[in-house]
Amino acid sequence: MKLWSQYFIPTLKESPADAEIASHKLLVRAGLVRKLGGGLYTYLPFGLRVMQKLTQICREEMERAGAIELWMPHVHPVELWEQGPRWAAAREIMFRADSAGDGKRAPRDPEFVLGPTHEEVITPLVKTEITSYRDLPKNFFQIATKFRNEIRPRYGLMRAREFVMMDAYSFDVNDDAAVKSYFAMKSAYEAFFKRIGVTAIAVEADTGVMGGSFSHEFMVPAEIGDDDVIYNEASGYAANREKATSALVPADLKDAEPAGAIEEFATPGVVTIAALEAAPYSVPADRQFKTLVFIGDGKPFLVVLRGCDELEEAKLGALGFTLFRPATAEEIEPIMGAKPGSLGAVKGTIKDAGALAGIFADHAIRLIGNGTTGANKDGFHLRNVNVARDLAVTKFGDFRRVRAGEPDVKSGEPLQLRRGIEVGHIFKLGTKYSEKFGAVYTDDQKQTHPMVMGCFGIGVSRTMQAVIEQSHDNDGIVWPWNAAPFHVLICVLDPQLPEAMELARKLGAAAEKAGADVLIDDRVERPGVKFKDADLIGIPLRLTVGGKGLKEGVIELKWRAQKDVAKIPVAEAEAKVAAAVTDAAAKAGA
RNA sequence: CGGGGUGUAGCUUAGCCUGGUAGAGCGCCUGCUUUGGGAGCAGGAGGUCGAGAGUUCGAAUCUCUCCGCCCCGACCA
Repeated sequence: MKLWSQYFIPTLKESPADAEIASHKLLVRAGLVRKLGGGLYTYLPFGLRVMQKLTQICREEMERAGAIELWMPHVHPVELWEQGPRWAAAREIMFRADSAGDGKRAPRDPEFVLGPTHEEVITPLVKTEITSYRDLPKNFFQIATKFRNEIRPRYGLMRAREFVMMDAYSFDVNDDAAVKSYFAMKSAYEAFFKRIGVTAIAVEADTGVMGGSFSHEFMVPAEIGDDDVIYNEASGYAANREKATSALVPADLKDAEPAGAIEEFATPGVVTIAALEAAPYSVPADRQFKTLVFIGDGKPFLVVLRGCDELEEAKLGALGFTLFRPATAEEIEPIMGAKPGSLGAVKGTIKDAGALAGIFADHAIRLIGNGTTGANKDGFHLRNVNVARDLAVTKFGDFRRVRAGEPDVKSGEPLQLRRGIEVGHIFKLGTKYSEKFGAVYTDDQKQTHPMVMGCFGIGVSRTMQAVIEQSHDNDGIVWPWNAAPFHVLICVLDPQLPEAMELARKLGAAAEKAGADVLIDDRVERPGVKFKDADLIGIPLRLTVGGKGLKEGVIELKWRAQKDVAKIPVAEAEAKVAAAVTDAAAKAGA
């Protein structure tokens, strides 16, 4: 039982100027966090309590799924990362942690970095400690701070430079066992989000810099989310837009016959899809080939799409380059023979075709059949370009960004799109890290194999904000029971009356006995202030004890999520409050 | 990294265009009144106007540089 007057909940009447979205404003207004700098936040006592609720539930669900808690350093020797498979790709978002020195000498090369995740730490640990199939499977997790120097921190805790994450790492003897571990964790995630009262949907996702074979993201639907989810309710298909595919190109599509010989035509000044769509050329975007030049691990390659399609850059990850980026105009001309805007992938027109690491075409260009593309000669395009006959395609693949309305692969029904906040991500990693770090085991046939890994993350601090984003109204936060910093708030309107405070303590004790965390608002403030603050901080169950009510012999009971107020005779109050607490906890699955 | 915006008291901000040395609301302190949905009155404390340089008799205001914060974009030819 805590007394508000002895505690610390600095609420604000007005929203901070630097907060844009509801959950960010409420985090600050309700006294959960304060900003130190961009993407850096202090968790005030009230916010910390929520974090502790979330981490404890998370811990319980992880342990129920068989994972074992440990704690790893946040400061990592840089050698570990240099040895790992993703240093080149990850270092840009990593903080270095060298000695500040004496201020007189130039800084040395970094010897330490701050951990953005812990594959590079856990894998070497497991390598040295586990060598037999008898000791597998194992799944280790921690709930700790992560450091990522985000290019652009946003929306309070939503994308922070320092944040709290549950990260787990599974080690199995083979692929089948790893898949089992993966789905055990998927179930644990679902249980966790359900318990804390958050709607989070598992969607298929891209593996990104983490690598690995397949993965799911857990998304909280919200307008302000960072990610687009493509889904179809009926078929159950759901995927991050980066990963999503559609049945736009029919499986039985036949390649179009050539429509005639290729013709070159002059297009002075035309360097965009839109310009070629306009008169006098009037080539619709879905009849144009768009040719993009990228540099992958130092070598150029081409991507060919329909003019009307967008490249989904994440899908280029399937090509196997460690690092890739768009080529600059200066790089493009010597390779292609023309400036951007007049590029094409027609056989024989590329100036230095031998320099290319490949020409990768999106399946959807087959829908064009015969179309128009750049001639690799400034100011000229080619028409009657036939996909099968004329394009020097190394490999077809799925590189375009799916749009809402396209047919679902599973059902053929139109796909829909909505925004989401990514609160968790699970990966089946495979042997990428175990091979690199030599995490192998010996089987019962005396054979050694690399362990098959999975890795799993929940952004706990981000989840706290997602809860608020999903559960608030105009007056403030509406905490789900299990995420709430306190379950019961007792507003004592006349704290100077000894009998009022005495009753409040009795009710508090009864609620605590029923399993609730209780906060008593004993501040010497006007009732209006207390009610406004009560709504703002969003404690699920509010009891009001006041001199007026005491004269009538009643207290009031009100749920934050509901409008109506129940008056309860003082004589029955303790029992009723205890019953309400028990009931709410049961409903919430506490 | 590029673009846009912004920086004035603990918080929210006016003033800046058109230079004359800073004002309000909230919060805080004192007193009186009030007491069931962010009270009223009276008095008070609190500001190197983000930092530095420049122009000027004089700069919160104009110019330049730097820094912080917020938003958009991340390159689609």
